[in-house]
Amino acid sequence: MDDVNIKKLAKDLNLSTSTISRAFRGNSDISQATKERILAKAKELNYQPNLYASNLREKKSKTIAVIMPELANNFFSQAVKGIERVARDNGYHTLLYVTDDDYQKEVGIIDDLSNGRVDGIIMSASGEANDHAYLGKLKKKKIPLVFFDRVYDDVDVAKVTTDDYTSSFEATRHLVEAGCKKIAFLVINKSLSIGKMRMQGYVDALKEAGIPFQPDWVIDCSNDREESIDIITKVLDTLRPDGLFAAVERLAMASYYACHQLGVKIPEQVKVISYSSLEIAPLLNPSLTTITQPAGDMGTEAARLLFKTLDAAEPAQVQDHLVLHSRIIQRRSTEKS
Amino acid sequence: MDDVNIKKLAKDLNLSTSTISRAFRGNSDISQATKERILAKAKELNYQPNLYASNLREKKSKTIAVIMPELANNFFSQAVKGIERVARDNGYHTLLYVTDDDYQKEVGIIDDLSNGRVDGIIMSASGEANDHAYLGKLKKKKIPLVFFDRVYDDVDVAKVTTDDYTSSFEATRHLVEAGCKKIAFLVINKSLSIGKMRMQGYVDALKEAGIPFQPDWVIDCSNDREESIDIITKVLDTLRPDGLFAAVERLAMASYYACHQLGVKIPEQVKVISYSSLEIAPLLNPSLTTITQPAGDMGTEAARLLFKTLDAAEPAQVQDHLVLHSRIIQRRSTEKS
DNA sequence: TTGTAAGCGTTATCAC
DNA sequence: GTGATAACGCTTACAA
Repeated sequence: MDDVNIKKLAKDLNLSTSTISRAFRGNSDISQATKERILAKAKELNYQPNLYASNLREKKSKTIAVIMPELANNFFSQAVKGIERVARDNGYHTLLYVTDDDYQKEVGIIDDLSNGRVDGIIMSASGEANDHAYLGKLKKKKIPLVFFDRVYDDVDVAKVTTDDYTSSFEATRHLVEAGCKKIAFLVINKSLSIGKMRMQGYVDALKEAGIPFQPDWVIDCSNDREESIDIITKVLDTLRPDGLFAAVERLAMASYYACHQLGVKIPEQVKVISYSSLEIAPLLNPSLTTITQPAGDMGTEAARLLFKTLDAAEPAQVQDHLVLHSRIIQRRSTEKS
Repeated sequence: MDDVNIKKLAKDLNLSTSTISRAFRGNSDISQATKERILAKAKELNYQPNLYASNLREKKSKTIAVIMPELANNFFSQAVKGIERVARDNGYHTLLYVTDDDYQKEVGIIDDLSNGRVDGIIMSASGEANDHAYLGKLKKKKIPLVFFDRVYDDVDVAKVTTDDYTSSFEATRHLVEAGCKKIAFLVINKSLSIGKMRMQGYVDALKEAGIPFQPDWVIDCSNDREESIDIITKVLDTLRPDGLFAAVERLAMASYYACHQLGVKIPEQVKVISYSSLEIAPLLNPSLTTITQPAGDMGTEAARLLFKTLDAAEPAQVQDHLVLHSRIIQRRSTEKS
């Protein structure tokens, strides 16, 4: 027998389809005896209620989507892992999408998701500079959205971020205290909210330290590793900084490569600090001082916020903005010489 | 207006639902004019065909599942990223599940998926030592499965792995050539096919070098980092190896920690080689010699195999076994002293 | 080219 | 406690 459905089961047991159905949902009245009979037969025939029929009836998919700019990266993969676990604990399934930081992909994915495929979405945004009107569609369809780490400030939904300004301020201060006077700020896209917040922390900490801020010490790097290495190499050559503050992990890696190649000694000649979720930062050469975001926790919190909305009887969009703290973990790369 | 469906659209346009439906699928006959009228109105009303109704009719979900033991790990996250991209390129959606290496979770997930939720599954197995009969359910429901990296040898489905035996043989030989005579093999679960293959390569390479194989030089470590560090510390203390061969990345990390703590110098006192997908292996202290699996490629190939099956008119289960090559990348951690 | 109507496999509402 | 029946929103013969 190929397709076992509720009808076949009903016929085999001389019962009605409604009774069968009842055996599978918790609530309804049904005698223990028949229920067991049904469940036994179901097991025998390998019957499982058709998911899409149920979804159609119930207008629920028990599925959420996670949209991330990147995955081959500790921060995002830890976060996704956390989200998936919470989702599963809540009986939900998790669809995964990776945008590769491409705004068009993000728009396409959201479009694909607004047909009811998912009950809710957790997203780390890719297209801050662009128009966000397309998200209105989700609101219309009452699909809740939770932003994760990279947010659109102009969109009013729940958000989970870290205290980028504060941690950046403290990281800069940490470099100053380690003796740095010429600190370059390495960033990939300073117009993103995250870049902006982190840069502001840097700027204000310099001010506090009485070091004049110079715009050309904000170094626009690239998503491409080789390109970033080139840029940083040039910076080391010309600006001769004594401190590098990498706004994202991959720029710390690029900095290490550039320094290794040039024979510039960390931390003797230049100190390095970076946002990073690398577990093995302590094992780098030299061990890297990091500002570590609680990636997994951010993920689980984002999922919790989403399920709070989904579970609410009155699905008023939750608009909490949760800010978790990042920790600076001091290691050799910023050691005072 | 809240719910726009095909009926409302039909009424608004004075057309039948079938005509509307036709406007949305490529094939059917429909005049260009009405099609455009429909599409325009659909856009205006923000209509999108209900996914679950279509799936129910067509008995297709255009969704695949990816089941991995872990995600916060470069190897798997790169692979998942590759899979997701190929899936999306093929118009498919990707459900993600993380088992945390828990066999029971794996069984539960497969169970959840055999109701037609997905058209196919890519899985890296978690429970080799256990019974695999539960996978029969998938076969019955004609849901194709592709194994990725960690396979069950007794299950006949398509597989993508790397040449574990060969690369392990070469890695061991590499240590021997670097002067090692007392090589410990660090493994998490030597009964897994991967552990077995890698161990066999180690054993045979020792034999080739005329070094007698001793079972107690195969060190069973743990998934828990601290525990592994303890175990390796003890090994360094008692067995005093001059070479460590880590069968998985996290054991290389644990080895580094253990050596750092004991003050054992790499590579002078002990050389280390490991399977690893860490991008920053070159930046470790000292840079780590790795056997690197083509994680992304493995993912995309697994996805291709799956879609080859899904696209086949006659859905005969493809049973190809694809073996990709790993590369040994030599760095400081195995340098000859 | 378009409309009619049956059905995909469930579940909810009523009866009994 | 159980059964008949009408949806859910869509697709597809078949008819017009």
